[in-house]
Amino acid sequence: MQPTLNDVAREAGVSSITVSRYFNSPDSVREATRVKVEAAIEKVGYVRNMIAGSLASASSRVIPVIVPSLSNVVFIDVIKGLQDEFEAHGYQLLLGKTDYDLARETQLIRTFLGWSAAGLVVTGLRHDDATRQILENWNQPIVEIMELGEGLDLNVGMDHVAAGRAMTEHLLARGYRTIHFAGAELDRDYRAAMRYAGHREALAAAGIEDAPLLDLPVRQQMTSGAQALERIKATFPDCDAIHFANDDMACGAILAAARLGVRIPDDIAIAGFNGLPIGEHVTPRLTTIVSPREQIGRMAARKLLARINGEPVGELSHDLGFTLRVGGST
Amino acid sequence: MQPTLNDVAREAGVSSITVSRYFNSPDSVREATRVKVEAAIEKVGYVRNMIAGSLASASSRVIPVIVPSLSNVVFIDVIKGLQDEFEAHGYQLLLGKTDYDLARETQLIRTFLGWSAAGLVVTGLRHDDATRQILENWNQPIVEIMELGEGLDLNVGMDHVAAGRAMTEHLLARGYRTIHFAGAELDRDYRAAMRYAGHREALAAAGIEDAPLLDLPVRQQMTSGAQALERIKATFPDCDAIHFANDDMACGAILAAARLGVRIPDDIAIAGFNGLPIGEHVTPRLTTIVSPREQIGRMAARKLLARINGEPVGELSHDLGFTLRVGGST
DNA sequence: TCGCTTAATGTTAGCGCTAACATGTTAGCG
DNA sequence: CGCTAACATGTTAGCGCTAACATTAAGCGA
Repeated sequence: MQPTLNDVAREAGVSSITVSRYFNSPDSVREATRVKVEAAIEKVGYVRNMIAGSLASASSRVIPVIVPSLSNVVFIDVIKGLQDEFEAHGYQLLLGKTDYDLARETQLIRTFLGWSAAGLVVTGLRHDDATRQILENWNQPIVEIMELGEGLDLNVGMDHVAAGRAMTEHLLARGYRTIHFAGAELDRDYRAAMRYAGHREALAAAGIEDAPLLDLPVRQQMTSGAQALERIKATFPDCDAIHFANDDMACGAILAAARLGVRIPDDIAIAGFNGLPIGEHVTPRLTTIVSPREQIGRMAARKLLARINGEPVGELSHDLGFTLRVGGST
Repeated sequence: MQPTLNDVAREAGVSSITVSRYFNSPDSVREATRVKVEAAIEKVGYVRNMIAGSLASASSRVIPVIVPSLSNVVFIDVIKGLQDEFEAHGYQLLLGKTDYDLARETQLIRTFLGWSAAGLVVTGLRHDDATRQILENWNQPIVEIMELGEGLDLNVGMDHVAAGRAMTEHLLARGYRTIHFAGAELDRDYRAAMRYAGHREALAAAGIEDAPLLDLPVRQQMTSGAQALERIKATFPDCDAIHFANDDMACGAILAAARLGVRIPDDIAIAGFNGLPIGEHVTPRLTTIVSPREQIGRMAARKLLARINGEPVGELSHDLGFTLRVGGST
């Protein structure tokens, strides 16, 4: 049996609430008492029972994080940012994955609320009615991450429409005119679809109404990219640029180009999205939009913790922006 | 205030323990009762309080997973495997990261034990004395993952020495004789150091006593790989193969080779480790060892869950092996 | 030294659930 | 129809901690 607060208290010759205070508000115990308590903790080998504490205080230092996928580097970086901040402040990250299924999201949230979570991080602004209803009645802070807009509570992300527009404006400025957009399962990856919307806006603003889209079934992203290049080259010989939904696909295309004898950017320009390291290592270097992934995680965690601690959080919606990184591929 | 079991019980006209049984051993409540309880749950909008349940039963459906890093794809794949299995069985994954610091590991484990965890997944077989002592006195199942050997309890992984040996044997079989090993911070990444040990064994078996090592400080893995190639090419012109500690470095080198005018494998052969997708997209394709990352996670979870449920787990130590994937780079 | 304020510690009750035991209820049999 | 076994449900107590209030000790100026 693990020793309890009472065991420590007996050993230290104080009451259990004093030991509890030693942990929860150390400033409220006298130096002499602190020393006694510390010695007792050491002696009996006490480990805090977080479960009991959470039950009594009706709040646990647990923060569920709900992401759609773990196969995607994007979310890994976000989780890293979140984890770093949470760990530094004594909070635990509880990981949930929806596989892009909104019903699954509802189910996960239900379960997580049963953990008396101190807050919640959830991906995206699109939710079930059920989820929305649960969360609206929940009075702990929530951060919706990745994109921007009218949300449930706090919101940290970037503007995907603007990112898509920025890239296409860049391509137009370089003189490309027949620009295809290539993605993988855009109905699922609706943030990529938002970038495609921005892409269309930029084309329309330049008087180009036709915005051809190649939406492939996702298998392995780099493979899809290679396939997209091949298919577009074969079917649309006058296409002069491909705006990919992400760097994996774009790099897959660049690497395939060498094998296919396609010159980049002379025969066709390639653009990506995310700013992954690999983009800097392919030849030519990939033109991409650097998304602030880890930063989103970090900022989301900070805002959430601030709200939990009753500190000011500033703007409810926080735009972390993006950077266009121009390589040789466009 | 959230509704409790009592609210459901009152609504259904049964006692609270019956509702508890509805959740924990559904087979022990009558069909008619089940229907009443379900209706009541729906009506009051009940959400289980896992905290209270865990306190009362002295065990929570939480499994802490301790990894050294989240920057490394390897662990992401492992986490994915674990997460999938846990989620399917109603267990929650609590994520901890040590940054390769054994003292941090001890601290994390201490905290996690306070969660009355049902089990524990921890990376590697090397631990603090403090960690070892805590875990030896803990009577819940533990899985140590990634490598093989004499462990605390269960163990799922692969033989890194054998993997290093296998790759170098392949290189020797191809006729390469002056083979350098290149890694990044091998003291920290001691599993890579084990592969280097296997590499040395293979060389020694072939009568080659000299096993040159380039151990770079880690920055970005692909960059380190490129740098390693450049440095070895400049300093050791007779080196005919580089055995890299991982695929990121190896691919960094392959991609840099094109820029540096180094022909692979004619001027120099390149080998990696992990079997990441990118290795299949570079030209020439990377020769590498495919590590069973997601499988390790999956199997670790299965064994742990089996042990938790009192089912047979089979062998304590489970070797998931590896595959040599030969590409054009060697 | 006294009386007062503030700091430090203690007492009591209860968070929401489940283990363990107790009781009631049903089905099956002679 | 009564008896028993097996099943279904209920009662009680308590998991280990903390909130809220109660009490005691310490500090300090006059």
